[in-house]
Amino acid sequence: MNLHPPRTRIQRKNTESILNAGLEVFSRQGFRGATLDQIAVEAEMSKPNLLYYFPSKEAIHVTLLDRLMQTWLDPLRALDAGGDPVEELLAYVRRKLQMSRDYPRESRLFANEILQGAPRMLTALEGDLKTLVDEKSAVIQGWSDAGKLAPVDPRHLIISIWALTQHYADFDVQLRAVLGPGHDPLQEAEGYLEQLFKKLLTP
Amino acid sequence: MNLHPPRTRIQRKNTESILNAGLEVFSRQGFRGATLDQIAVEAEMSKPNLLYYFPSKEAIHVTLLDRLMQTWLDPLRALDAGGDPVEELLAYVRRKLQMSRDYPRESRLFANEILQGAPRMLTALEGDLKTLVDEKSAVIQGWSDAGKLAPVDPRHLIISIWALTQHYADFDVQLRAVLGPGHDPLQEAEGYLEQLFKKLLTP
DNA sequence: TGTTCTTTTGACCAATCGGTCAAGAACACG
DNA sequence: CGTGTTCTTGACCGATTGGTCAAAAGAACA
Repeated sequence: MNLHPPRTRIQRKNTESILNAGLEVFSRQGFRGATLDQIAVEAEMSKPNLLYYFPSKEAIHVTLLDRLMQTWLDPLRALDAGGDPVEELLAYVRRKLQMSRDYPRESRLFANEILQGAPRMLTALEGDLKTLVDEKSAVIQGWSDAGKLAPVDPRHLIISIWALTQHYADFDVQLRAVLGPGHDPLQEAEGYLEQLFKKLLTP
Repeated sequence: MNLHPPRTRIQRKNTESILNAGLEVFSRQGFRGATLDQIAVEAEMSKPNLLYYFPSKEAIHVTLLDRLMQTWLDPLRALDAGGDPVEELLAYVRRKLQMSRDYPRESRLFANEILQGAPRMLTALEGDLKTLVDEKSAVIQGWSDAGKLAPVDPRHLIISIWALTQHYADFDVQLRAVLGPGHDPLQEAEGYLEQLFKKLLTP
C-alpha cells in the first residue's frame, strides 16, 4: 500500500510524473473531458500503473486541486499591512502576473473548475479564500480610510486583479491571435497593468 | 433532409431547443466533457431525435460557436469614432458587462473553447477578431494622440475590458462565494468598473 | 545466490460513448 | 377521408471509458 508521503525514489518520481501529466490534460480538457489513457500517455506509463499510484481519476484531480489551493493564494497572503499601500498592491499585481507566466496550467485548471461550477472547490472558496479576502479587504479599507489610497471597493479591487492577471494566462491563445506575432502578451501586460493600477489607486 | 434555415415550426422549435440544451451543457463541461445523452435530456428529446436535426455532436458545437462569433463582437463594433472618447469606451464597458449579465452561458462557452486552445475558433480569432481589434485600436490611438484620452496601449485596453467583464460572468460562482450572500457581483461591478476606467482614461 | 517486497503490464470487464437503422407515430394537404 | 411526408424512438453497434486482476518483471537485502 502506498502511503500519502511517497517513500521510495520511484514512488516520488512516478507520482510527480502522473500529477504533471494530469495537470497537462485536466487544464486543457477539464475533469470530464480528460481520460486516464491521455494522462497515461502523457506520463509515459501504462494505465494500470497510474492506478497503482492513484486509486482513481478523481483522486489525481483532487490532489492537483489541493496542491493548487495551497500555493494559489500566496501572493495575496504576502500583502503586507505595514508596507506602502500603493506599492504593496502593485507588488501583488506583479506577483500574480508572475504566477500567470510561471504556472499557466494551474491557472487553467482553476478556471476549468470554476467554469464547471466549482463542484470540488466550493467549500474551499467559501472557507479559506473568503476568510483571506475578508482579512485583506479590511487592510485595504484601512489604507483608503487613512487617505493613503484612493477610495475603492477593496473586494472588487482584488477581483479585478484576479481577472486581469489570470486572463493573460487563461486566454493566452486568443491574445496571441489578436496581437499577432512579435508580441508577448504577458510581457506587455506588466507595464500596462502597472499604469492602470497606479492611476486607480494613487490618492 | 433538413436544410440550413429551418422551414417548419417544429424544426425551428426543436433546433432551437437543442441549441439551448447544447449551450447549457457545453458551457459547463466543454466539448469533450459534454455528452449527447446529457444534451438530449436537457432538450427533453430522445438521442436519435437530436441526430435527426444535427448530424453530429460537433455540428451542434460548431453552430453554437458560429452564432456566438456573430454577436459577441457587436459591443466593440459599436464603438463610434465620432463620439466622445471616454464616454464611448465607458459605454463599451457597460455593453460588455451587460452581455456578461444576459449571456453568461455564451461567455463560458467561449472561455471553454479558448482554454482548450481554441481548436475550432483560432482562424476566426486571427481573422475577423484581429481585424476588428486592429481597426478599433487605431481609433483609440487617434483619440490618445489628439489628447482626448490618456495615453494608453489600445490593444491592452481592449484586452483589459474583456478580462474584467468576462470574469464577472465566467467566475460568478467564485465571486459569489467570496463576496458572501447579499452581494450581486455583476451589479456591484458596474460602479467599480466605471470608476476604474474613468481614472485610467481621463486625460 | 535466493527470497521477499515493490513495481509494471497485458488481458479483460461492465458501463458509457457517439452514432445508425428500421419501423412506427404524427402531421400536412388533397 | 387517404396518402405522402415529416417527425420520433427503441433497439442496436463498435469504440472508448474508468477500473480490475493475476501474473510477470525489477529492486532490495540477506
